[in-house]
Amino acid sequence: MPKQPNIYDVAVAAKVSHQTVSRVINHSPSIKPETKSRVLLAMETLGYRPNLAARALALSKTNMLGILTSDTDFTGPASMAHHMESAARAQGFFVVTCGIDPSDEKSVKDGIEHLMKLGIEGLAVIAPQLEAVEVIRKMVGSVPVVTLDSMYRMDELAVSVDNFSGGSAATQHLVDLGHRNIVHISGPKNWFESTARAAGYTATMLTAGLTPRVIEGDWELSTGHRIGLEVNLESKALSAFFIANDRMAIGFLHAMRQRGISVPGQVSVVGFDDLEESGYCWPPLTTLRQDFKELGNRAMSLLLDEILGKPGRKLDRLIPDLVIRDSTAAAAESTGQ
Amino acid sequence: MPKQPNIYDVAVAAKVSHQTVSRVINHSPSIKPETKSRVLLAMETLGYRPNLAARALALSKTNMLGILTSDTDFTGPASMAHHMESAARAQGFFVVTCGIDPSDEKSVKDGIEHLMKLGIEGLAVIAPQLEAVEVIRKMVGSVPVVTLDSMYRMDELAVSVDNFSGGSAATQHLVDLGHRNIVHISGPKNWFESTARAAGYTATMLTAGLTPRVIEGDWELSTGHRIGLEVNLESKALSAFFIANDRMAIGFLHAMRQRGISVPGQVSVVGFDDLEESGYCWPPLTTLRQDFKELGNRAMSLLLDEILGKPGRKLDRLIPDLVIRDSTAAAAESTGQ
DNA sequence: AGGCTAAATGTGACCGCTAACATGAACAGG
DNA sequence: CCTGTTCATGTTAGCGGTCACATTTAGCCT
Repeated sequence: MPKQPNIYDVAVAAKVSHQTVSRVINHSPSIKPETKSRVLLAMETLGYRPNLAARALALSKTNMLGILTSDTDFTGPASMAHHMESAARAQGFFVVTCGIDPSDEKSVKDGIEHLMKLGIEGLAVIAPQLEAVEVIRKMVGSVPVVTLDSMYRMDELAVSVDNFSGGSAATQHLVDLGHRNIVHISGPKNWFESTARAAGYTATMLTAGLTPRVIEGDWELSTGHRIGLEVNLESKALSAFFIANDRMAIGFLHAMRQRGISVPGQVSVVGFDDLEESGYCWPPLTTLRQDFKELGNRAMSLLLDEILGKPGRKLDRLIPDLVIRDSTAAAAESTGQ
Repeated sequence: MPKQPNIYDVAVAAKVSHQTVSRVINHSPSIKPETKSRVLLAMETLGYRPNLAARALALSKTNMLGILTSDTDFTGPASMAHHMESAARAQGFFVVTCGIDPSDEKSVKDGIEHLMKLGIEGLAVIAPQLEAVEVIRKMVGSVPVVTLDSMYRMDELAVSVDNFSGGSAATQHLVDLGHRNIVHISGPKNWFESTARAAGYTATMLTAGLTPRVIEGDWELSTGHRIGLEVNLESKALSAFFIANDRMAIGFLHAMRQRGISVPGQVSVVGFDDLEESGYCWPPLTTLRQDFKELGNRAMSLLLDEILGKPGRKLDRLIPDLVIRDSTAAAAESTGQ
């Protein structure tokens, strides 16, 4: 295969110096239109493509961004990553993704090391566990890092969903419907989203003079299902569940159907995320919508502003919307209908 | 910020020449252990990190791979991309993803151009539309391309699910249960997966002496739902649907519930994909499982073999598994129960 | 026409790394 | 003790761009 042409080849073909070619590439203003078109023609005929490695070397600027994403196929992270990539590309940046297992410190470190070798100029982290974030911030040196829906600190770039207010809204909705015994099925304790949602739940329960009760889950569909099968619904007029994500909620609803318990007749259920499926399950799930696209876009915008030295805010917070569907209804008086 | 150290800095610190440092980096055999550890120490204390742009320039080898993925947040593509990335990283390659809208030729071209500028050494395409693939193969020159579950040709790298046999198995399952009027709700015509599944369906229907009938869908949940609401179930003892993906099937099941039509009592439904939710919808969906992880791994393995010059096969095909759940049952005699 | 300024283009060095070749030290055999 | 090998290391050039600066050309005024 014949080697790729470089600026010198183009220069010869266009009868100009290599620097002139470089000027054309970089849209330098002081170049005669006539020369410019001659160079452009030469580039076209030779099939010239600038070598980004060479440019990166000369400028010490790689135009690369990294996305560190947790090791799952959940739609949330995938969607955020996807939209971040689009936003970055629009600004001429390349996005290198790197999947990690956030519970394994070695995996996290290897992932970062991998990205740092590349010379990334910014990093987005979609790994919403408390531990991982600290490790990451230490390793990247002066590379800006934006976290998505994760650690929440005033001094760092972060876009997050206001999980506290989401948890609170979910709970308040159930309280408003007259429910008294509301149980929260949470995510794992070491996820920031999880603790914030639980905190919103707890605060709202206490404010309403109710007793919070939390069952720890792990985001998994199968776990929601299992808890749904096991939970004791006889003892004390248990009438509502706020479940920390839709996947567990979908599993939970399935368990209710299997047990012949009517939702929302006997039990009301609120989820969190608003997956597409949530509107089509049985019954359609009341939930809190997270706008992953918006989250991804804002995160990338924060990161790019930081890289390009624009001032701007460092924190951004999205409020999830309560989407009321059929899985919640007013509580029956004292005992179930 | 102090500039990143380079090999010369390390060389000075270790009192060797820069080339010796380079040799240590590249694990050259002829280096005295004593010298090597001295260099290693110097690198450690200076916090040296090799500059990949410089290496790429010197070697004309970027170690970059591209993934072109269609513009959706479906779990299939996300999962495949994710597993391809892991496999590539294990071999020291970097993966740059690029989301495109495969129905928009400009978007496809821009995406490829973006990746080609980087100097990718291989490309994986997860954009299962007929048109896109041809455009892509033309643009990449001699860069190897692997397609996932897409165009299927004997002369190119490709991993695909045997959609024909999947469509056939789904249909045969319904035929075996005694259904006579089986309708297929397909994906869009310009997707290869779509036409292959439909072909499997049609062939099996004809073999069984039945009349195929296809309604064209578009993969969307909402479309499955809409078709489910609109479809005429009275006229001719319509008793079974083979739906080209689980998302549409989930929407369809929802419509059946809303219309009070019992599944599988009156109508049997088979999907395709085996999403996690499919096992937890109502009723749990009979479907064909696609192993996205395996698909991603095999695709990357094919691509890397090609890049690294190993011989090996060029085509790989996975057979989807029929997963029988509760949404299918034997047909009632003549008219519905 | 001469002289001055601005616009357009050319020249050389350098970014950090590796390949190819050159050199030096250590050691063997005669 | 000298030469021929081998091993370990050093030296130089070049990958394909960009920058800083040098040079040429063009435009304008007097």
